[in-house]
Amino acid sequence: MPELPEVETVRLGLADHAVHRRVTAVEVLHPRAVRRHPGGATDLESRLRGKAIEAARRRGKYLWLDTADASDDAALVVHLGMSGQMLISDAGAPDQKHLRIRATLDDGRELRFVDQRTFGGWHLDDHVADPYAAGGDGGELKVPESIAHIAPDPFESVFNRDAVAKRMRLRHNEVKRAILDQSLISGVGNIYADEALWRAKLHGARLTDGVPVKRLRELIDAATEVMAEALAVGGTSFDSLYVNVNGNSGYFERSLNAYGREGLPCRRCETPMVRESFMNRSSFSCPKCQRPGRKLA
DNA sequence: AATGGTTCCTGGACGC
DNA sequence: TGCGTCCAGGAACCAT
Repeated sequence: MPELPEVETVRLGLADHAVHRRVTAVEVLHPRAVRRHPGGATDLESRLRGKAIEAARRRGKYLWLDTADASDDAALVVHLGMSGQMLISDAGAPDQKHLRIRATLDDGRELRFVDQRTFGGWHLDDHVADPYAAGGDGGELKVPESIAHIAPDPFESVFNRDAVAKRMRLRHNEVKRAILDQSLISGVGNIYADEALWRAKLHGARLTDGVPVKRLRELIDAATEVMAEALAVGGTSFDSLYVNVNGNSGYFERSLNAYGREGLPCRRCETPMVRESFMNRSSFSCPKCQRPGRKLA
Protein backbone atom coordinates (compact mmCIF):
# COMPACT_ATOMS: atom_id res chain seq x y z
CA MET A 1 0.00 0.00 0.00
CA PRO A 2 1.75 3.10 -1.13
CA GLU A 3 1.92 5.74 1.57
CA LEU A 4 4.21 8.77 1.61
CA PRO A 5 7.57 6.94 1.61
CA GLU A 6 6.60 4.74 -1.31
CA VAL A 7 5.22 7.65 -3.28
CA GLU A 8 8.42 9.60 -2.68
CA THR A 9 10.43 6.69 -4.04
CA VAL A 10 8.27 6.80 -7.15
CA ARG A 11 8.80 10.55 -7.42
CA LEU A 12 12.57 10.12 -7.29
CA GLY A 13 12.37 7.54 -10.05
CA LEU A 14 10.26 9.85 -12.17
CA ALA A 15 12.70 12.70 -11.60
CA ASP A 16 15.43 10.47 -13.01
CA HIS A 17 13.60 8.92 -15.93
CA ALA A 18 10.62 11.04 -16.93
CA VAL A 19 11.57 14.66 -16.21
CA HIS A 20 13.03 16.46 -19.25
CA ARG A 21 11.29 13.98 -21.54
CA ARG A 22 8.43 14.85 -23.86
CA VAL A 23 5.29 12.77 -24.16
CA THR A 24 4.81 11.67 -27.76
CA ALA A 25 1.73 9.46 -27.42
CA VAL A 26 -0.80 8.45 -24.80
CA GLU A 27 -2.99 5.38 -24.76
CA VAL A 28 -5.59 4.78 -22.06
CA LEU A 29 -6.34 1.08 -21.81
CA HIS A 30 -8.81 1.26 -18.95
CA PRO A 31 -11.13 4.29 -18.66
CA ARG A 32 -11.34 3.98 -14.89
CA ALA A 33 -7.67 4.86 -14.59
CA VAL A 34 -8.55 8.37 -15.72
CA ARG A 35 -10.31 9.81 -12.71
CA ARG A 36 -11.50 13.28 -11.92
CA HIS A 37 -10.60 14.41 -15.40
CA PRO A 38 -13.23 16.47 -17.17
CA GLY A 39 -13.46 15.12 -20.67
CA GLY A 40 -12.32 11.68 -19.65
CA ALA A 41 -9.82 9.39 -21.29
CA THR A 42 -9.98 10.84 -24.79
CA ASP A 43 -9.32 14.36 -23.58
CA LEU A 44 -6.43 13.27 -21.39
CA GLU A 45 -4.87 11.42 -24.31
CA SER A 46 -5.01 14.42 -26.59
CA ARG A 47 -4.00 17.06 -24.06
CA LEU A 48 -1.09 15.15 -22.58
CA ARG A 49 0.37 14.29 -25.97
CA GLY A 50 3.20 16.61 -26.89
CA LYS A 51 3.77 18.00 -23.42
CA ALA A 52 7.23 18.36 -21.92
CA ILE A 53 7.66 17.01 -18.40
CA GLU A 54 9.44 19.63 -16.35
CA ALA A 55 9.36 18.45 -12.76
CA ALA A 56 8.15 15.65 -10.50
CA ARG A 57 6.48 16.84 -7.31
CA ARG A 58 4.68 15.37 -4.37
CA ARG A 59 2.49 16.34 -1.44
CA GLY A 60 1.52 13.54 0.90
CA LYS A 61 0.40 10.62 -1.22
CA TYR A 62 -0.29 12.75 -4.27
CA LEU A 63 2.24 12.95 -7.05
CA TRP A 64 2.24 15.32 -10.00
CA LEU A 65 4.31 16.12 -13.02
CA ASP A 66 4.57 19.74 -14.07
CA THR A 67 4.17 19.82 -17.82
CA ALA A 68 4.17 22.45 -20.50
CA ASP A 69 3.47 22.97 -24.16
CA ALA A 70 2.31 25.81 -26.37
CA SER A 71 -1.25 25.74 -25.11
CA ASP A 72 -1.06 25.20 -21.36
CA ASP A 73 1.08 24.15 -18.43
CA ALA A 74 -1.16 21.65 -16.71
CA ALA A 75 -0.09 19.26 -13.98
CA LEU A 76 -0.44 15.55 -14.53
CA VAL A 77 -1.77 14.47 -11.16
CA VAL A 78 -1.22 10.87 -10.14
CA HIS A 79 -2.61 8.96 -7.21
CA LEU A 80 -1.48 5.37 -6.77
CA GLY A 81 -4.48 4.35 -4.70
CA MET A 82 -4.05 0.88 -3.30
CA SER A 83 -2.00 -0.83 -5.92
CA GLY A 84 -0.83 1.69 -8.49
CA GLN A 85 2.64 1.59 -10.00
CA MET A 86 4.49 3.98 -12.28
CA LEU A 87 6.89 1.99 -14.40
CA ILE A 88 9.44 2.93 -17.02
CA SER A 89 9.44 0.22 -19.66
CA ASP A 90 11.38 -0.25 -22.86
CA ALA A 91 9.31 0.06 -25.99
CA GLY A 92 8.02 -3.33 -27.00
CA ALA A 93 8.25 -4.79 -23.51
CA PRO A 94 5.23 -7.02 -22.92
CA ASP A 95 2.23 -5.25 -21.42
CA GLN A 96 1.89 -5.78 -17.70
CA LYS A 97 -1.22 -7.67 -16.70
CA HIS A 98 -2.96 -4.63 -15.24
CA LEU A 99 -1.57 -1.98 -17.55
CA ARG A 100 -4.01 0.95 -17.55
CA ILE A 101 -2.24 3.84 -19.28
CA ARG A 102 0.77 4.01 -21.57
CA ALA A 103 2.58 7.28 -22.21
CA THR A 104 5.32 7.03 -24.79
CA LEU A 105 8.31 9.29 -24.17
CA ASP A 106 10.67 10.90 -26.64
CA ASP A 107 13.52 8.60 -25.69
CA GLY A 108 11.48 5.65 -26.93
CA ARG A 109 10.67 4.34 -23.52
CA GLU A 110 7.23 4.27 -21.98
CA LEU A 111 5.83 5.57 -18.74
CA ARG A 112 3.26 3.00 -17.73
CA PHE A 113 0.54 3.14 -15.13
CA VAL A 114 -0.21 -0.33 -13.82
CA ASP A 115 -2.91 -0.80 -11.22
CA GLN A 116 -4.55 -4.02 -10.20
CA ARG A 117 -7.35 -2.70 -8.03
CA THR A 118 -8.03 0.46 -10.03
CA PHE A 119 -8.29 2.79 -7.05
CA GLY A 120 -5.59 4.99 -8.49
CA GLY A 121 -5.59 7.19 -11.54
CA TRP A 122 -4.32 10.16 -13.54
CA HIS A 123 -5.85 13.50 -14.39
CA LEU A 124 -4.72 16.80 -15.84
CA ASP A 125 -5.28 19.92 -13.81
CA ASP A 126 -4.40 23.60 -13.66
CA HIS A 127 -2.07 25.00 -11.03
CA VAL A 128 -3.13 27.35 -8.25
CA ALA A 129 -1.09 29.11 -5.61
CA ASP A 130 -0.39 26.82 -2.69
CA PRO A 131 -2.90 27.83 0.02
CA TYR A 132 -0.45 26.60 2.66
CA ALA A 133 2.54 28.57 1.42
CA ALA A 134 4.12 30.80 4.05
CA GLY A 135 3.24 34.45 3.77
CA GLY A 136 -0.11 33.73 2.22
CA ASP A 137 0.38 36.08 -0.73
CA GLY A 138 0.30 33.31 -3.27
CA GLY A 139 3.97 32.80 -3.23
CA GLU A 140 6.45 30.55 -4.85
CA LEU A 141 4.84 27.18 -4.68
CA LYS A 142 1.98 26.10 -6.90
CA VAL A 143 -0.13 23.01 -6.53
CA PRO A 144 -2.75 21.38 -8.75
CA GLU A 145 -6.15 22.89 -8.06
CA SER A 146 -7.75 19.53 -7.29
CA ILE A 147 -5.40 18.88 -4.39
CA ALA A 148 -5.45 22.32 -2.84
CA HIS A 149 -7.35 20.80 0.10
CA ILE A 150 -4.52 18.38 0.87
CA ALA A 151 -2.45 19.56 3.82
CA PRO A 152 1.35 19.65 3.74
CA ASP A 153 3.16 16.50 4.81
CA PRO A 154 5.74 16.45 7.62
CA PHE A 155 8.68 16.66 5.22
CA GLU A 156 7.67 19.98 3.72
CA SER A 157 9.16 23.22 4.98
CA VAL A 158 5.68 24.70 5.32
CA PHE A 159 4.62 21.91 7.67
CA ASN A 160 3.99 23.22 11.15
CA ARG A 161 3.86 20.44 13.70
CA ASP A 162 2.68 22.52 16.62
CA ALA A 163 -0.10 24.10 14.59
CA VAL A 164 -1.27 20.70 13.37
CA ALA A 165 -1.31 19.36 16.92
CA LYS A 166 -3.40 22.31 18.04
CA ARG A 167 -5.85 21.88 15.18
CA MET A 168 -6.07 18.21 15.97
CA ARG A 169 -6.81 18.96 19.62
CA LEU A 170 -9.80 21.08 18.59
CA ARG A 171 -11.47 18.24 16.79
CA HIS A 172 -14.12 16.00 18.20
CA ASN A 173 -13.12 12.73 16.68
CA GLU A 174 -10.80 9.78 17.14
CA VAL A 175 -7.05 10.19 17.08
CA LYS A 176 -6.59 7.63 14.33
CA ARG A 177 -9.18 9.30 12.15
CA ALA A 178 -7.34 12.58 12.65
CA ILE A 179 -3.88 11.28 11.78
CA LEU A 180 -5.37 9.74 8.63
CA ASP A 181 -7.13 12.96 7.63
CA GLN A 182 -5.23 14.24 4.61
CA SER A 183 -6.64 17.74 5.05
CA LEU A 184 -4.96 17.94 8.46
CA ILE A 185 -1.67 16.15 7.83
CA SER A 186 -0.98 14.27 4.62
CA GLY A 187 0.96 11.15 3.74
CA VAL A 188 -0.13 8.83 6.53
CA GLY A 189 -2.12 5.71 5.66
CA ASN A 190 -3.49 2.86 7.70
CA ILE A 191 -0.18 1.05 8.18
CA TYR A 192 1.94 3.98 9.30
CA ALA A 193 -0.94 5.27 11.40
CA ASP A 194 -0.86 2.07 13.46
CA GLU A 195 2.91 2.26 13.70
CA ALA A 196 2.80 5.87 14.88
CA LEU A 197 0.09 5.15 17.44
CA TRP A 198 2.12 2.24 18.80
CA ARG A 199 5.24 4.39 19.12
CA ALA A 200 3.32 7.19 20.78
CA LYS A 201 1.54 4.69 23.06
CA LEU A 202 -1.86 6.00 22.05
CA HIS A 203 -4.99 4.07 21.22
CA GLY A 204 -6.53 5.17 17.95
CA ALA A 205 -10.02 5.37 19.40
CA ARG A 206 -9.02 8.01 21.95
CA LEU A 207 -10.77 11.27 21.22
CA THR A 208 -8.51 14.11 20.17
CA ASP A 209 -10.06 16.58 22.60
CA GLY A 210 -9.28 14.17 25.43
CA VAL A 211 -5.57 13.93 24.63
CA PRO A 212 -3.06 16.57 25.71
CA VAL A 213 -1.52 18.57 22.87
CA LYS A 214 1.86 17.32 24.01
CA ARG A 215 0.83 13.74 23.29
CA LEU A 216 -0.55 14.78 19.89
CA ARG A 217 2.79 16.37 19.08
CA GLU A 218 4.43 13.09 20.04
CA LEU A 219 2.08 11.24 17.72
CA ILE A 220 2.93 13.52 14.80
CA ASP A 221 6.63 13.11 15.57
CA ALA A 222 6.20 9.34 15.68
CA ALA A 223 4.48 9.33 12.29
CA THR A 224 7.27 11.48 10.90
CA GLU A 225 9.95 9.15 12.28
CA VAL A 226 8.30 6.00 10.95
CA MET A 227 7.96 7.51 7.50
CA ALA A 228 11.53 8.84 7.57
CA GLU A 229 12.84 5.37 8.36
CA ALA A 230 10.80 3.85 5.56
CA LEU A 231 12.06 6.54 3.20
CA ALA A 232 15.65 5.69 4.06
CA VAL A 233 15.06 2.04 3.18
CA GLY A 234 12.72 2.53 0.23
CA GLY A 235 15.00 4.93 -1.54
CA THR A 236 17.69 2.33 -1.98
CA SER A 237 15.89 -0.95 -2.51
CA PHE A 238 14.67 -0.62 -6.09
CA ASP A 239 16.11 -1.27 -9.45
CA SER A 240 16.77 2.20 -10.76
CA LEU A 241 15.24 1.30 -14.10
CA TYR A 242 11.89 0.97 -12.49
CA VAL A 243 10.11 3.95 -11.16
CA ASN A 244 8.53 1.20 -9.27
CA VAL A 245 7.07 0.59 -6.03
CA ASN A 246 4.28 -1.42 -4.76
CA GLY A 247 4.72 -1.13 -1.06
CA ASN A 248 7.11 -4.00 -0.65
CA SER A 249 10.10 -1.89 0.15
CA GLY A 250 11.48 -4.53 2.47
CA TYR A 251 10.64 -2.17 5.25
CA PHE A 252 7.38 -3.89 5.89
CA GLU A 253 8.71 -7.35 6.52
CA ARG A 254 11.38 -6.30 8.95
CA SER A 255 10.30 -3.20 10.75
CA LEU A 256 6.63 -3.16 11.53
CA ASN A 257 5.86 -3.07 15.23
CA ALA A 258 2.09 -2.99 15.08
CA TYR A 259 0.49 -3.51 11.70
CA GLY A 260 -0.39 -7.14 11.01
CA ARG A 261 0.92 -8.40 14.35
CA GLU A 262 -2.31 -9.77 15.82
CA GLY A 263 -1.51 -12.34 18.50
CA LEU A 264 2.23 -11.67 18.35
CA PRO A 265 4.01 -10.26 21.40
CA CYS A 266 4.31 -6.50 21.69
CA ARG A 267 7.92 -5.56 21.03
CA ARG A 268 7.91 -3.41 24.18
CA CYS A 269 6.03 -5.43 26.76
CA GLU A 270 5.40 -8.90 25.30
CA THR A 271 1.62 -8.59 25.67
CA PRO A 272 -0.14 -10.20 22.70
CA MET A 273 -1.18 -7.58 20.17
CA VAL A 274 -4.84 -7.26 19.31
CA ARG A 275 -6.71 -6.46 16.14
CA GLU A 276 -9.81 -4.31 16.11
CA SER A 277 -12.09 -3.02 13.41
CA PHE A 278 -12.04 0.73 13.16
CA MET A 279 -13.40 2.92 10.40
CA ASN A 280 -14.04 -0.32 8.50
CA ARG A 281 -10.31 -0.99 8.60
CA SER A 282 -8.09 -3.22 10.64
CA SER A 283 -6.21 -1.63 13.49
CA PHE A 284 -3.46 -3.31 15.44
CA SER A 285 -2.38 -2.23 18.89
CA CYS A 286 -0.97 -3.37 22.19
CA PRO A 287 -3.74 -3.60 24.81
CA LYS A 288 -1.28 -2.76 27.59
CA CYS A 289 0.83 0.01 26.06
CA GLN A 290 -2.05 1.65 24.24
CA ARG A 291 -4.97 2.04 26.59
CA PRO A 292 -8.18 3.15 24.97
CA GLY A 293 -9.24 4.98 28.12
CA ARG A 294 -12.79 5.70 29.09
CA LYS A 295 -13.68 7.70 26.04
CA LEU A 296 -14.30 5.06 23.44
CA ALA A 297 -15.90 6.23 20.28
C1' DA B 1 -20.28 23.05 9.21
C1' DA B 2 -18.17 19.17 10.64
C1' DT B 3 -18.26 14.48 11.14
C1' DG B 4 -19.23 9.60 10.00
C1' DG B 5 -20.65 6.04 6.78
C1' DT B 6 -20.64 4.13 2.01
C1' DT B 7 -18.62 3.04 -2.17
C1' DC B 8 -15.52 1.99 -5.87
C1' DC B 9 -12.30 -2.75 -7.37
C1' DT B 10 -9.64 -7.22 -7.94
C1' DG B 11 -7.26 -11.23 -6.56
C1' DG B 12 -5.26 -13.73 -2.76
C1' DA B 13 -6.45 -16.28 1.41
C1' DC B 14 -9.46 -19.14 3.43
C1' DG B 15 -13.27 -22.67 4.52
C1' DC B 16 -15.92 -26.50 3.29
C1' DT C 1 -9.64 -29.61 -6.35
C1' DG C 2 -12.88 -26.14 -6.82
C1' DC C 3 -15.97 -23.02 -5.71
C1' DG C 4 -17.84 -19.35 -2.94
C1' DT C 5 -16.99 -15.75 0.55
C1' DC C 6 -14.35 -12.41 2.85
C1' DC C 7 -10.94 -8.98 3.09
C1' DA C 8 -7.54 -5.31 1.92
C1' DG C 9 -7.45 0.00 1.54
C1' DG C 10 -7.58 5.86 -0.21
C1' DA C 11 -10.47 9.29 -0.56
C1' DA C 12 -14.44 11.22 -3.06
C1' DC C 13 -18.92 11.43 -2.14
C1' DC C 14 -23.13 11.61 0.38
C1' DA C 15 -25.93 11.65 4.53
C1' DT C 16 -26.84 13.55 8.93
